[in-house]
Amino acid sequence: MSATRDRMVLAAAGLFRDQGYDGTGFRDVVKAAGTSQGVIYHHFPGGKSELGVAVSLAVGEWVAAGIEAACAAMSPHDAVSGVLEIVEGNLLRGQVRPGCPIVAVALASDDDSGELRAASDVFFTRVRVAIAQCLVRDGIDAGEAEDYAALAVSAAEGAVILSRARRDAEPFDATRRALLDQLDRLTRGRSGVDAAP
Amino acid sequence: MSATRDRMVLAAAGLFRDQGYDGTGFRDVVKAAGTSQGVIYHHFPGGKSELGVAVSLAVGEWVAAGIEAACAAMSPHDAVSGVLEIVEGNLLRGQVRPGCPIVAVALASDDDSGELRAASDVFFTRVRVAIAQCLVRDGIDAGEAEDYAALAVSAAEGAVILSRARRDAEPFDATRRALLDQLDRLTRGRSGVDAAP
DNA sequence: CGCTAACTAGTACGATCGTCCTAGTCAAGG
DNA sequence: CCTTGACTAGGACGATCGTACTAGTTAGCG
Repeated sequence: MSATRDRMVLAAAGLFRDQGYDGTGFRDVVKAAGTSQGVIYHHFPGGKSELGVAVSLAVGEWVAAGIEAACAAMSPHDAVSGVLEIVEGNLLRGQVRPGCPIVAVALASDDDSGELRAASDVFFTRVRVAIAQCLVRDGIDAGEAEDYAALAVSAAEGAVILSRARRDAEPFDATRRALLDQLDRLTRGRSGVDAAP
Repeated sequence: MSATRDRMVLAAAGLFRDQGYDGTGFRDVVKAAGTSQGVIYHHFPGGKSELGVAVSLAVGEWVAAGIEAACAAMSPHDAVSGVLEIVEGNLLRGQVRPGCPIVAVALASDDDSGELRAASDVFFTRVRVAIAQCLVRDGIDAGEAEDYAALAVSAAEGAVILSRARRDAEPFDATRRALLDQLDRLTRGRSGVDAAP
């Protein structure tokens, strides 16, 4: 694809994360990307919605691939812990208003066709599947693994919001501890009769 | 307080939940509340920000009081389960675009002073404390109780977003099962058995 | 070299945003 | 009765929104 288009998607992802989808105008995007307004209809004939979908798919592809790689390469605990540490690193990086661009797309107010919600759902589902497969591979019951994966994704996204509200990583920290604690309990009780007292 | 002001806050809460803070204009609020634009500066001299804070405080007071009552009156499992069922009931009530008005306030894009984030943080913290106290009263270690409370609030808010993206309660359902499963494990392991690594 | 197609730059338009102002309404006290 | 203060109704302002259009520039191929 065009390098200009890629710059726009990347810039939009950062702006969506900081200001939300509704709070970000096309003019902000073209300014941040260093282009001009005319490129919009060349690269995104569908307008702002198409940009939102492109952001969701591009960021989702990037993040989900990383999570899938982590889940495939290491134990569930290390994978979940590692991913959460990266997320927390972004929170602490001095970002004034941390957030998730895909959540921003999911919460867009002018999504009449539902394409923005659908695009963000693809990401959420993909991450859930990756985590669940990692747990199943480790010997955890499939149903419990899928429920835990949903919990992990929900909790991570929610914890980012709580930490943003407080301007502090403490809510994310507490959530991460509980999430890993739950994971350890699941791992210990895997394959039927290995349960701790 | 004025009944007109209360109507405005209530209407704004519903609009924030459905369309977000940025996606809701003052004109939408006055139309939904059945008033006119002039009331704004009488009731909310601080403008839209003050309305957002009022929504967060009013809804937060209402919801948090209910959660506190549930946590004080029943077992942790019943309290958490009951609250999550009410939330899920709202999801299934045919609401086209369910969400949380307090999350909407927390994600406002024009919150330069931080008052909107602060107001939403009050709610999140209050609910976390209520849940944690309920668990401690049931004999669970204080640190684990606080972490679980953070997990529960984060997961509930995140799960609402995931379900909204999918237009289906399945993500919320899965998250709720994992959350209650974790709670049961905590309850079962209380008074002594610690799972620290 | 010259032509063509792809891409970029900048501006213009109607709608809507938050904000603000000035009449109009109504109940209570002198 | 009339005045006064709290409140309501509705319109007007500049700014910005998403969208759309027309020039100007660049690259590739006969």
